[in-house]
Amino acid sequence: MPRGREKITPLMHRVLQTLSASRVHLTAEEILECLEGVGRATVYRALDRLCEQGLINRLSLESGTSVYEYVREPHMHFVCRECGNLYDIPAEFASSLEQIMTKCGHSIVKTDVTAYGVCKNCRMAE
Amino acid sequence: MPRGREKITPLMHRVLQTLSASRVHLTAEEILECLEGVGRATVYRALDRLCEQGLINRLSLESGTSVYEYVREPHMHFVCRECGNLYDIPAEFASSLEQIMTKCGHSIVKTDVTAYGVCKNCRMAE
DNA sequence: TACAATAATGATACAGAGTCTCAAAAACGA
DNA sequence: TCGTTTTTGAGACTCTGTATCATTATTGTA
Ligand SMILES: [Zn+2]
Ligand SMILES: [Zn+2]
Ligand SMILES: [Zn+2]
Ligand SMILES: [Zn+2]
Repeated sequence: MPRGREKITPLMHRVLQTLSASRVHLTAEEILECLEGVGRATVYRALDRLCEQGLINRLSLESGTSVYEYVREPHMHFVCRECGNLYDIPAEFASSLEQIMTKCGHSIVKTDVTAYGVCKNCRMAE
Repeated sequence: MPRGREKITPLMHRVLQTLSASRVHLTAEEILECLEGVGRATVYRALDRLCEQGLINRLSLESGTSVYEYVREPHMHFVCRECGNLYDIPAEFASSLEQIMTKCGHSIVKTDVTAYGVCKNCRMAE
């Protein structure tokens, strides 16, 4: 049960469309470029609220920047340090993670499983 | 088998000492404060190289900043969105993660399992 | 409809974290 | 020792993201 404001403003809707259509992970700046004439602050506001409502997912990468994705199936991520590609890995640890955290007394809102290394393509190419 | 420069400079050593002694997760700026008279660039350089050599671990948080820790046992992290505390959770997914990623053809260098939510203390206090 | 209150938006100044450049200092090697 | 390479520090700079605030759009109501 999300507790934030549930309303979806016109701009939130456009951002959601952009992410849902792109099928990849986009940075805030990339989304900004897609939405011509829209102010930077507005895009960041929309992204925050969509995250709060659980409609999109923010991923904080090693590089310092965040990328956003439309929420579909739960999955993990793999980031290649050679080419920078970000791969969706279809597996789920959420339930077992939640168990462990619950034992510690914490309540989980979001889990984030990311691995870093060298992807198949880059390894082949070397 | 790390491939970076293996040498440890005097400053890298001081940074390593600082992290090893503190037993908590420190930001680059906090480390900078501990090491009076040391240049900002030097600290960031040292942190990068220590990460490459696998002696310390960088954690990229939702907040946009990174924290560093001395590498001890593998563990997961839990970040409380209320109080900001970062908890070490003693459990390990590395081996099963590695299996899955390997099936996808990628080779893992580092895994990062972090959950966000509300910690025990904050939940009690409400 | 007309009007007041509230919410959303955009321009822009601002802040924080981290990087780049370059010259000085230190370490190294012959 | 003396020249070469590495490390370091100061500070300018970049890049994400935030805060402020006036303008515009929406909403609710008389
Ligand atoms: Zn790659
Ligand atoms: Zn994804
Ligand atoms: Zn807490
Ligand atoms: Zn830790």
